[in-house]
Amino acid sequence: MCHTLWVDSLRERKKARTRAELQRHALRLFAERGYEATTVEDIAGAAEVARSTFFRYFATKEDVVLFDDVDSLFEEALAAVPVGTPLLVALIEAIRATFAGLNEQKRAQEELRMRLGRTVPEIAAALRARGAWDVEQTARLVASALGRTPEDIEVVALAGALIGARFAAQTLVAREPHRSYVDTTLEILERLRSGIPLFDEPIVGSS
Amino acid sequence: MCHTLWVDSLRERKKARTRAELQRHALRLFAERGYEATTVEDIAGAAEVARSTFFRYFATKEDVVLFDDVDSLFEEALAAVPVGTPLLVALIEAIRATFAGLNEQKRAQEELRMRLGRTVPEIAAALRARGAWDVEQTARLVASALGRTPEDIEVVALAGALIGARFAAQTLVAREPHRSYVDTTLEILERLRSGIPLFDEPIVGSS
DNA sequence: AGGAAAACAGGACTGAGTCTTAAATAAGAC
DNA sequence: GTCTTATTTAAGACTCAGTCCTGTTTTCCT
Repeated sequence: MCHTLWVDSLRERKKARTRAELQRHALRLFAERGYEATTVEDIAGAAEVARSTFFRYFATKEDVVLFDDVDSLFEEALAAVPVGTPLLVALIEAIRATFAGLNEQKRAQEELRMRLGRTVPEIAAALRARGAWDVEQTARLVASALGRTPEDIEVVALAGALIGARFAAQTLVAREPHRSYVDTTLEILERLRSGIPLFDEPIVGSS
Repeated sequence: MCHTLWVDSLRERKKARTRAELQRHALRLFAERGYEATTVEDIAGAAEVARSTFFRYFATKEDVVLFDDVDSLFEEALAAVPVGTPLLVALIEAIRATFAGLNEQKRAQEELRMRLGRTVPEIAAALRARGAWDVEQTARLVASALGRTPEDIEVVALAGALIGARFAAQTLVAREPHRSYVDTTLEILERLRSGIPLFDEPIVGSS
């Protein structure tokens, strides 16, 4: 009846390995022949497990692309910034640190994920629906950093703006793939800081 | 060989009626027994057409909820604002006019759609993934209104901010359903205009 | 009326996701 | 080491969304 609560048993290690294998083969196959053209059966076959096993590790086919831990890395990076730093500077620093801290494999994986996110509609949809784009989650993060509450409408508005900045950056990178995603995001944040002058510009007639 | 290009024939009227019937029954069934529990076959059966006919009118099951013309109404409303109006004022005016211009049936339908959007995860995800949240589309709209091009990074940044504002508004309404979606959106836009003071606020340690 | 074009019903088919059952395997107790 | 028990897995049946094809009906135009 005494369960050892943690988790470094052989069983747990095997699970982690199976999960990693599934993800690795899935991303490889998606890159090789495309997302649609790869069935879950293919992935399971490549990883040498049953189809049903795939679904034990990932609730949906999309999940195998979406699963990651960049968000938690970002949270850690933000927590590591010295107290008293202005929020914008802290955010910039945390974003930089997060991407700089990725190892080679993670970085390549992130690259592929972003490409799939731009290319495959289902993934784009799923990505947008995800935590990374979630106002509530971002609001909690900001609130905690500033010592405010997530109920604060200022905080929610800021969270929305941050997400909007990521959308804009994503769009710009999609247009010009040579762009750096991180730098573009940071540039847009800088712009937002000083307000949005375009709001005061007069409109002209439609062409 | 001369095709009469227009479209008020019996055929077109029947099509419009079939489409409306499908949507009406679909929304009714979703409201009655839930989204998941309603199959496309049920909807087609209720509207007295074949399952395959449903897919002739709506590409996916989600589409029957998402289909609307609010976006085009918004474009028209924006075009109707007098030349020379500052952009923010024009946007606010257009948003107001769009919602005010909905007739009773549309308004009720919009109500139900929003409720499903908040209630059913699939629909929420689909809504987020839709054109309404698309940076490219919003950028084109803004660019056309200002006589700039959608390539302008200022324009893209603004489009991102607008989308972020809608996200934030959606979140606030989800928290407090009595809130007016329109008013909340407008309030957040006002805030953005004067910049984001929170960016300069110093961060505190994580709790 | 008669022929062309579009819309339709019906159904076969693929693949995602759920669920159940039985076999394999790891954990802990003796 | 072996036995018991809980968890993990394989295998496959099943539902439903979405695609595609075929032959039939309806509308349109002349």
